[in-house]
Amino acid sequence: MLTDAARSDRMELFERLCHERGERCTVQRRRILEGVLSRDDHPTADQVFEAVRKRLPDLAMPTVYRTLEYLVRVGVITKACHTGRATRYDPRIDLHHHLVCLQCSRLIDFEDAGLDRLTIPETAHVGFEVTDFRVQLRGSCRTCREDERKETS
Amino acid sequence: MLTDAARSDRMELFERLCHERGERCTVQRRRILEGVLSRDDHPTADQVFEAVRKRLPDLAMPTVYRTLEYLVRVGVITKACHTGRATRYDPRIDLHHHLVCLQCSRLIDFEDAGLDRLTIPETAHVGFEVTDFRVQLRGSCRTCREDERKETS
DNA sequence: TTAAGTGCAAAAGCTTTGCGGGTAG
DNA sequence: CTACCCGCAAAGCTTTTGCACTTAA
Repeated sequence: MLTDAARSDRMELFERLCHERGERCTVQRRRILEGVLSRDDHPTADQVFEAVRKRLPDLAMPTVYRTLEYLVRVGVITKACHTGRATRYDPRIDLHHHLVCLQCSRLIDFEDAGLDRLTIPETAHVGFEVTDFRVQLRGSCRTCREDERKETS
Repeated sequence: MLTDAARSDRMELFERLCHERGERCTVQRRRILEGVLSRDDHPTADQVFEAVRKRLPDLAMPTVYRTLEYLVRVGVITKACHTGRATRYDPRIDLHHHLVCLQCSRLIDFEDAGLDRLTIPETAHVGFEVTDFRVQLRGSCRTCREDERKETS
C-alpha cells in the first residue's frame, strides 16, 4: 500500500502531466486514479468500478476502462502481468517484484534489494529495448496452502 | 520453438502421467498438446483452437479450454504471465525468461545463464512457498519501435 | 462395459464501440 | 464557447456450464 504522501505526490504528477498534454483533469479521472492508488492488491477494472462508484454513483463501466488505459498511457499507473483472464492494474510505477500464486492467480508485492540489483542482460541482438524489469516468484500463497491442507485431512 | 526431440519427449511424459493418474489419453488431448508444443509464441486458447481444428474439424472450443487447464494441472505445459485479456499458455516447463512488450503485449522467450543463477530470496515470512521464478524484461519489441519510427517521420 | 471425456447450445463474464448530451478550460 | 469526455445501450470477445452422446481402457 502506498503512503498518503506517495499518493498525493502521484495525484500532483497526474494533474501536471494531464495539463501538459492538453487533456482534461475530470472528477472521474481523479477518483479512478485515487481508487487504484488506495489498493495494495492489483485490482481489475471491475474492482476499481465497485470501489469508486461508492463516491461517484453515476460512474459508468466504459469510463473506467477508458480511464485506466489513459492513466497507463500517461504513466501514473502500470499494467501488471497476471495469469488470469481480467486485466489487472498496478498502483506502483517504481521497481518492485511479485509473488504469483499459480493456484488462485493472486499477485503480492515483494520488495528485495538483491533482486533490484539484478544486471539487465544485453537484448539488442533480438531487437528489444528494455526499459524496466520485474522478477516473478511463482508458487503458492498462504491461503491456498491452508485450503489444500484442509482438503487432505 | 522446441526441438522435435523435446516435443516427442513431452508427448511421452504426458502419456505416462495421464495413465498414472488413471485418466484418458484422448486424440483431442494429444492434438491440443501438440498444438501448444509446436508454437514459439505463447498462444491463447483461440489460437490453439484454430491450429488444431485443421486436423480435427469437429473440435469444440470448450474442449480446448478444459484440456488446456488439464494439461497445466498435469504439468506438461504452463500458464504465462501476460498483460492482456486472454489467458496465454507456454509450451515450456523449464527455467526461462520473457521479454514483455508493453505496447503490443507480445511475449518473447529469452535465455540467459546470468538470470538463471539468480538466488531466490526468503519468502517464508509472508507465508509464500516459491517453486519457480521468471524474470520479465519489459520494454518495446522491434516491430513496435519500427512502427513508431514510421509514424514520427 | 462404463465412467471419463467430448460436442453442442446457451449463459456468464470481460471489454469495446458509437453516439448524444454534459462540462473543463 | 467548444472540443473533449462521460453515460448509456448494445455489441463483441473470452470463458464456463449443463447435458446427452461417444469412446478409451
